[in-house]
Amino acid sequence: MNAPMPTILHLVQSNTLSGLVQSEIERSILSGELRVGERINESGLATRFGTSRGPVREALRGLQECGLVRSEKNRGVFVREISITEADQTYDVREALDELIGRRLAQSITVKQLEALHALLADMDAATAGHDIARYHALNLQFHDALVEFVGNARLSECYRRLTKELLLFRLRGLQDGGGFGVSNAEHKEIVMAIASRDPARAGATLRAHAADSRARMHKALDTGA
Amino acid sequence: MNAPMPTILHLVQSNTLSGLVQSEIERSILSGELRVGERINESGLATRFGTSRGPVREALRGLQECGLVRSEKNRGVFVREISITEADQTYDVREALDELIGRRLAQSITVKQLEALHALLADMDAATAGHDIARYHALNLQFHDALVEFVGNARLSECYRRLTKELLLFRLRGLQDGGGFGVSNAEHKEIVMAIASRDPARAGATLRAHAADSRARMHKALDTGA
DNA sequence: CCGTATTTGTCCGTATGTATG
DNA sequence: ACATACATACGGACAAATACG
Repeated sequence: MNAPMPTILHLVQSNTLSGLVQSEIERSILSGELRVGERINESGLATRFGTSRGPVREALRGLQECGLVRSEKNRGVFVREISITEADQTYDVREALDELIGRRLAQSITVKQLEALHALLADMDAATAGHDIARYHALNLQFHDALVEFVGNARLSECYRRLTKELLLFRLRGLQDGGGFGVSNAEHKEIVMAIASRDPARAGATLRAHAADSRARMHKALDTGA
Repeated sequence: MNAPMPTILHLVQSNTLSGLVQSEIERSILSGELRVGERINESGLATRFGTSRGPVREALRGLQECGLVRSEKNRGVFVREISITEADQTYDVREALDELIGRRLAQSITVKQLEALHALLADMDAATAGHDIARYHALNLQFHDALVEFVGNARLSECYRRLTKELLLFRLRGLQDGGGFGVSNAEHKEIVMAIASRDPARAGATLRAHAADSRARMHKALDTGA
């Protein structure tokens, strides 16, 4: 389990030092290593990475624009804490984008892409059977990432990933997982079927419904758990 | 009437030096002062702003994440040039978000907000009558910015503004304005009416159609102009 | 309330890589 | 192809602001 891990979402463009630092800090945040609300120490990270503070500062500025950290003048940068209201708003946007994703995929999906999706479904089934919740979680992210990627719209991917990261950050805040574990796996199959039917309206509605259900699960978990 | 000035979209978070520098560079880009594709000279900007290169570098990193510039290792950062394909993809997302905006506004719009929109419509009429294309352009941005702001969804506003900036950048590339000048003013009135009717489906469809028309105007301008 | 320590904000110097004659 | 000039990438140091005792 040393592994480079299911490095959740690594697409931080560059081979420059500050780019690498940004990837690493992002990973630290999304993995929960840096707790939400916690202040981030520039010097600490710099020494930890063996660099000077310059690249760290640039990386943090990037993450700020990315929405993963917030910054207070002369006080430092903090891991951003997403409120329930903000998560709700994020879901609002995500539903709209998910519908778009579904509509587009129904028009453009290839057999090869469908095979990839089916493979992911099988993996998720296996994870569910084995009660490997961590793996299911990673696969769930991969599944939705694949969907948006298959659309072939870079702008859409960018927006969607940003929202995904924010929701991931929100889940770290509390203890509940809006994923719903095995529950959402059935929905995933419906999604793939709807896309395979090549009916844009149906695929769009199915994906939107999945996002809505995910939101509902979040609320339910909040009511019961918190 | 006196107007808050042409400062197109200033919401660049901070009072820190690098924040100010970022705002200024962004303004320079969006105003066309820095031409698309042009390489940005760090030292040049630093001396121009009377700062060192540190804040400039941080600002550029922020603008990179923001999508306004791209960076090549050991070569520098360049003002990003949006291709027609990318603009098209951006419109795809924008249409989806515009529909969301319309649906939400139909549910939540207040009389005070409607008054503000009507005031903007009047201003745009005046600009059209006076053939003040620059002012119409600014008001057009204000109008759509007001719409998304009235939804009260920060995440949505953020995504939408990002797309708007990209499309603005695209228009700077060529010479055509996808705004359509007076043509789109009639559509703006339809939008406000649809929202005032408090029918989510109608408002959503109207706003989506407006975005689609804007995209169509862009293509038409490209076919004839370029 | 004041002094000290830590951290951030900024600046400058050096090395490395790229473009040009 | 080589050498020169220039810009970026990074590291280190100083000053200001904040937090703590």
